[in-house]
Amino acid sequence: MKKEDIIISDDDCEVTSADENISSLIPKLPNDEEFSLLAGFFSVFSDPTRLKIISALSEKELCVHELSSLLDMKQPSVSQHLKMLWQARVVKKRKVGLHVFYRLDDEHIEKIYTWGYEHVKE
Amino acid sequence: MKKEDIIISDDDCEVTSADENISSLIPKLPNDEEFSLLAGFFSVFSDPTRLKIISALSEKELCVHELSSLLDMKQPSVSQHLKMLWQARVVKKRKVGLHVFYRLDDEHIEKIYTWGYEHVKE
DNA sequence: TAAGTATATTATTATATTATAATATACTTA
DNA sequence: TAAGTATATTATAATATAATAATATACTTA
Repeated sequence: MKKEDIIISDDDCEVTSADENISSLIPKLPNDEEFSLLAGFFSVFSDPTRLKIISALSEKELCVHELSSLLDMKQPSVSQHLKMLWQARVVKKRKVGLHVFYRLDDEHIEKIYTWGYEHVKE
Repeated sequence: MKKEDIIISDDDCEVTSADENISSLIPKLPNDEEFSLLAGFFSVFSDPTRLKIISALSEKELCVHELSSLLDMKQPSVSQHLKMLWQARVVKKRKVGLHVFYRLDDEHIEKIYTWGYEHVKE
């Protein structure tokens, strides 16, 4: 046991090596690929424009044109964000004539959004 | 009512203007500053390294040195991520001698993480 | 008080993300 | 089939983010 691995003990921790302490942890964690996938999923929530889309869609189904108008952004930008949201299965879409209407994929999405919002508002 | 605002009707939607349809929505949405804050909060979850930290801390409290060892990353990188996590109130910290131990801030954090994980695993 | 250790900060470089403009596609209808 | 409209894609420039190296800080103890 190397000297630099010693951890000062306190009420909760015994003197042990850092390597020993974390080695038991490693098998409990997801693998690197899963962390990357999950990071990609949350990155969809990490942009104000996409959150505004999510927030709006939590109220009602909307088409690209309406979202573009609501966000006051060019349509290609909105489509790009919607593509990300759709690929991450955050939104579903359906075509009606020339229009594509988007809505939230499931109630988990709204809960993640809402809890994040509550956390930030505290 | 401008011609380009007409929406083709279907089972769920009446013919109306896009502006009319979204104007009722606007007062229900958070303001731009709140969306930016929320985006900042979720951006903390949008990196595999930070998710691994969150995942590990959901199992047990760990110090910087242990996290650095677990992640196989330089200590300054880990500190930088921990700073982000702490500023977003995702983790709490406490000092014990020379060590700073980190743990998740509250159970909301773990739920947001877990729901994201479940969504991605589907 | 000087040396050692754990953690934090800063500067730099490489990479990723965003908004826009230009263009393409798909569909509708005259 | 040609024109018009809604949406999608691509290229580009500006900005943001991440990992590392170098350095600084805070604390402990000899």
